[in-house]
Amino acid sequence: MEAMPYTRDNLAEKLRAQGINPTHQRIEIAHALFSRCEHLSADQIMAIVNERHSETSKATVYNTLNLFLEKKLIREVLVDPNKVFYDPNTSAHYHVYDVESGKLTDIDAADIRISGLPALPAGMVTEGMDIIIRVRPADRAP
Amino acid sequence: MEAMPYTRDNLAEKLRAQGINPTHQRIEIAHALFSRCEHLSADQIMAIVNERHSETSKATVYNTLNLFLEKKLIREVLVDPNKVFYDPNTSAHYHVYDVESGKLTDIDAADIRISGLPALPAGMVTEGMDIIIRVRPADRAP
DNA sequence: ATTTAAATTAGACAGAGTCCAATTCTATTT
DNA sequence: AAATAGAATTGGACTCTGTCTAATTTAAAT
Repeated sequence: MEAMPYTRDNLAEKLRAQGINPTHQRIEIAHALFSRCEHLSADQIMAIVNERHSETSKATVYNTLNLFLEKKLIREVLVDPNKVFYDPNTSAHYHVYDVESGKLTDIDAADIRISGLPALPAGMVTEGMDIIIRVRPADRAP
Repeated sequence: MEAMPYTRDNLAEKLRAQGINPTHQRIEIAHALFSRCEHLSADQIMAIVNERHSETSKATVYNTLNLFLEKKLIREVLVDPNKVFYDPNTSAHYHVYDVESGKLTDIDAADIRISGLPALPAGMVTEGMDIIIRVRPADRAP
């Protein structure tokens, strides 16, 4: 895979490749996520996109994130019961979550081996697997 | 470990063992979870506890669930962005989540081996690990 | 230019969960 | 048994995340 800078033009292309009409707002939202390559919540994304002056509504932020999810451009990460994080990294990977600071980091799935998983129920297929390792600073009382 | 029926008396003892004052409401909430041994959401628990006539308030349900969590009597399961499930099974285990039906089932962790995990950042300790395998019926379009 | 469909919007709404001040319960002391 | 003190419970207001709707704007296609 080639390293490609996330210019707005490249992002428009990326959206078109998934059959998404690359509107102004969608490109800005994609840019917020992909250029940072971080895990962001919906309200963080909205704040970034509207930094200068308000241009994108809450409804559009949610519409767009859900659209990106459907088209598998991004992933949802559920680590905090209060809010969903959106993850622009769709390659196979897992997460380490610092429960003290809320910091979320990726672990590449490439060298992880899991054995002993039971067979799936008949007629079921795997859609994905999430692994979250919850950690905390050793000196802090649990 | 001995199989012990979840009578209200046994549950009161179980709560006391964790330093929890076993009030009426707490015992009923514990009973809802442990006797069923299912994954329930807060509103399901509230409905069960108040089946006959309302006796336990929403505030108490949440207070109690958070208390049980702190004392590690139960676990939180985050599979659905809309609601938290509470899991009375605290032995090591993971989850299979049917994204079509919402059904959540346990996998015993005993025979699962995971290798290749990176070392934790210095000064960090693991608090827990969640594994969620998302599945769907093979015949349904993704 | 006109038409049509798609996208965006503000703001009302819904549901999960928290907070708070007032009340009730429970345990302990007398 | 009565008095007291601390803990637990309560209703209801509140916050926050996310959805819905009807109206408007934008963009694309003829």
